[in-house]
Amino acid sequence: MADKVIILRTGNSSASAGTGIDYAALLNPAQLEAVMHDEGPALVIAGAGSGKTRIIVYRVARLIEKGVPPQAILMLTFTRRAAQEMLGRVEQLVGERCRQVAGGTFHSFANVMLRRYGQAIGLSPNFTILDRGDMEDLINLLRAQMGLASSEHRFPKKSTLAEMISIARNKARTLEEEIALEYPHFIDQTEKIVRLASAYADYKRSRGLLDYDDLLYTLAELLHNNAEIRRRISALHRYIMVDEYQDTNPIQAELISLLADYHQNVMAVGDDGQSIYSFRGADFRNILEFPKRFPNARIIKVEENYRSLQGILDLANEILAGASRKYTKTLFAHRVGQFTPILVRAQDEPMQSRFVAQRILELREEGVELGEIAVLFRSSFHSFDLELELQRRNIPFVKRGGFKFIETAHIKDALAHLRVVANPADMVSWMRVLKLIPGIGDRKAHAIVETLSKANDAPQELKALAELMRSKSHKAADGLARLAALLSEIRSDRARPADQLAVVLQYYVPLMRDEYPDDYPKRERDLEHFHEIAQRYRSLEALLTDVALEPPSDSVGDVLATDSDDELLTLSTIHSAKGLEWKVVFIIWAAEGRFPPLQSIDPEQLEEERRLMYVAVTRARDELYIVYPIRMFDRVLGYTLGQASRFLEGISPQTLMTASLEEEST
DNA sequence: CTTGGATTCATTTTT
DNA sequence: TGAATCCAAG
Repeated sequence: MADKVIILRTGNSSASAGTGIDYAALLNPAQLEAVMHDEGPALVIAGAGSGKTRIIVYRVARLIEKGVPPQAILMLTFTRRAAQEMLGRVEQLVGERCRQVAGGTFHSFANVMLRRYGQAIGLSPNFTILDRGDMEDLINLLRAQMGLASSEHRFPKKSTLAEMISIARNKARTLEEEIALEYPHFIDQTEKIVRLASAYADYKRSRGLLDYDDLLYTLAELLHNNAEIRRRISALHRYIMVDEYQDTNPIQAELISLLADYHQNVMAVGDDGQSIYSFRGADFRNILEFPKRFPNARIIKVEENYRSLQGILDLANEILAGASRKYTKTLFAHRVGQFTPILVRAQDEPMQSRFVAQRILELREEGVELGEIAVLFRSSFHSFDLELELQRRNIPFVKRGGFKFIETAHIKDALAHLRVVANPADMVSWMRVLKLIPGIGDRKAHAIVETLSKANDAPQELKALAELMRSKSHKAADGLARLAALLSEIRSDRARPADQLAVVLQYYVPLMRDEYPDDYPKRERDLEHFHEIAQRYRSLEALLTDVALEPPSDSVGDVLATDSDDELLTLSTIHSAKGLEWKVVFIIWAAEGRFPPLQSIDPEQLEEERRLMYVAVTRARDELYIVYPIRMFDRVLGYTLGQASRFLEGISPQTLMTASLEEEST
């Protein structure tokens, strides 16, 4: 506590302005202690379903009641959806005042802060965010430029390169260490990879581009080097709450320290049993480090479970009991009622899908709404077969996690046109746009981008180039002229992004039909859907930022008649189901080789897989069905006999009933 | 130089 | 199964 911060308190701190919530009556003692915690650091260790959200919601409500201005509270959560859900519940308690609570993911918060204060370290407020695909494309481009061409024997491909570079930063390692540790087979390429990585870093810096990791690192750098800004941000957000703390990585932990530097008011909420993001650099040991970073931290443990019936918790406890690292928590249920989870063995995948679909229809007959049901799986492709089955039976669903439709080639193509308008220095998007024109390949596109980077009026320059080509009767001349016309039209257009996109689509859709003669109708629907999304935005920058940071996840397969979320079944990866709950949960593909996947071999990874199963199981409130097929298709081995996931082996029959499906004859 | 066909290859989870 | 890369024809 070096400097003192003078804080202007608005509102009356003694009178409770709200309706007067009777916290003691609504919360158990451990929860109450957490909610009533005032100043100073606190760590809340809360088991699954023990009311983590509840604690955060009530604490926010209480702080606001106490007179803390809502904008002084900062909620860092894992997804924006989680933040919105929490704020929705706070709103029910204290009304609309809570709308001004700051919050979001680390990345989106960093984005806002950097646009506001980044100039102090020479960052333009118009920086562009690179998503993973952009990162890979740029790396590829630089690799070609540097002559580290693909003829190189065993040089890693772009996705691997991106992975190495990103993970190294997320785990706060050097690239050399990362290669030696995780990619020993590329160790003799280390020097080239490092050179490429630094070229990548230089390129981003010179063009005002930030990838996901840069958002966090640059904010840390800003806070670290600039005490004045650090003080301002810290004074603005005097109460910080971090959800899912077990999944923060070292750089995020560092950010929290910096943000809390002047007031130390951090409440971290987490559960070491639910750490499932180590592949992103998270380490559950972070949670143990918390008291070291904040020496006077108060530690509060919450174990009582409000979500699930005891039968479901018994299974969760048994799964975790099999872990090599023992957890001290044992969940016990607050609710009364009995249900024993069922392990269902299906003959093959179609049967698994039929069982799930059929049971869902039965549940609906029993009065369970679709919105109260979820199907969870380890990897997003596991649900493909089920998606077809659901479509056949007209069961509407949303799919969370996995491939975003924003990442499909046609959406990225359309997007690239908008991006070159927003940021003419965006070389990757230029390449993409140019190569769509028939007659322009890698070489020509490069040459044009080179010329454009020296010009200050891109459409004008393109027009000139088109003229030049026409005189040589080059076949790309017409296409290039059309592009020039398009760009000058939407650039001058001060209209909303949706209108700009509409113009782009007029130009792009004919090109797309030629490129994808087989399935362009489906792609056109995607583009229309994207156009609808664009309607919500008033500025192009905001649209592009959200696309990178909060990509709309509705997948192509959605049966989207209505937009009302509550009548849709949820399909989700377990990772994306984090923090959510449903009345009835199905877990599919609970088979060896799928869950855990084949490639999780080392003990650390397997431990994480086990925690993942624990997370999946504890999403259920009332009913839980775990399904796996015994006939599995493997591309190498053909059909093989599948076994239930090892995490379900040896569970006593009282805890997990087993059943197998009979072939129905219809 | 561009493009299309042939061949190979590896195959999680996310901001 | 599909995407990435290689190769040869136009």
